[in-house]
Amino acid sequence: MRIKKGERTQIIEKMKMEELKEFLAQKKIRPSFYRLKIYHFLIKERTHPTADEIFIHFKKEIPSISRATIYNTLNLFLSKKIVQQINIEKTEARYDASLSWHGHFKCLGCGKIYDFQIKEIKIQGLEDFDIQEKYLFLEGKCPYCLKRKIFLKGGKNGA
Amino acid sequence: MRIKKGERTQIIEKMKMEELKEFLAQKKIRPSFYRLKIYHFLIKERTHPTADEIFIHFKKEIPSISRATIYNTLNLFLSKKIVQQINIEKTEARYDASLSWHGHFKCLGCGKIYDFQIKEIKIQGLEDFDIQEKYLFLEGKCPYCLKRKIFLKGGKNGA
DNA sequence: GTATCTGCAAAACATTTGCAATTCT
DNA sequence: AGAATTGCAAATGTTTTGCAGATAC
Repeated sequence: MRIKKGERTQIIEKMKMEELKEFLAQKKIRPSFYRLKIYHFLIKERTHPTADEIFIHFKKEIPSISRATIYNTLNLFLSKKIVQQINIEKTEARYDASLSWHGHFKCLGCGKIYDFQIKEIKIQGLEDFDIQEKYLFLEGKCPYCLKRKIFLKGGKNGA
Repeated sequence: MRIKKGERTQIIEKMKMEELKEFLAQKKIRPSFYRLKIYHFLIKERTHPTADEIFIHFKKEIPSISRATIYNTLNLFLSKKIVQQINIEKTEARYDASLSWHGHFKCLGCGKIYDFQIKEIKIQGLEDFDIQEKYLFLEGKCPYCLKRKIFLKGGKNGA
């Protein structure tokens, strides 16, 4: 299976569990029960969840699951470069299975993370630098919170 | 003292301690001993230090200083919007007294944070959003590390 | 003299690690 | 059996907090 970079996300979304298994194996990740579950969750729900949100999600279904497993799995995915870490919040990391070059917007009203397209970035001063990774994070209010006039008072995260 | 946004940084750099005192007072921050010290350090050394680096720096000079004071002071500065927090590393926050719109580049070889100018950013998909904050973080190798062929193996931070 | 500021130690929180138990091939 | 995966509890590292003592206006 050869996939062009831009299309990877959409293609993965259409995959069934069996296909995910193949995908992980191909990336030299043994497709264990939790790895499949967690990766599937990341590509299906595109909510950029935190490790703890993933833990809570599966805790209901599988009460024996441990946080260490979530972290181990996510770190494995990061090292194999099939997910990216989003450090838009200083408190906890979020995870995104979409690898394409895009930005993240955090709504300070509801806390939701939105993806957006980056058309162009012009910078100056790094002419002799080797740039390997790029992160663009924006914060503000999403249209729903603007309408509903939900404003965050003093806290750190929306909820 | 009225300062145009773009020039603020340069002007602050030329200030002497007495002027800093005025500046803090004007921002409704009582210019205590440590607040002056820490703010002066941030604008003089433009190294984007972590809270702990600031702590270590002053520990030599004033051994009685405590980490809580550093954090209290930095959080006060953040709430009064005279410094910005740089969350380019997931491990610990860095602090920058330059408030102008600019990006941060982290060298994966030596760990140094470089500022750079942002000329233009074109995005799509946030037409109805209210954007309040913008952060652009890049990672890679700085020219010195490229020359010296210092490469980071597995660790998280350069040193 | 009353507010604020500072230092200390403990707490809180996200994440990592060591190790034993389990699972997979 | 042997290797990899998982769960638990403890450890780690950063940041926050409660409170007592010091300092400033």
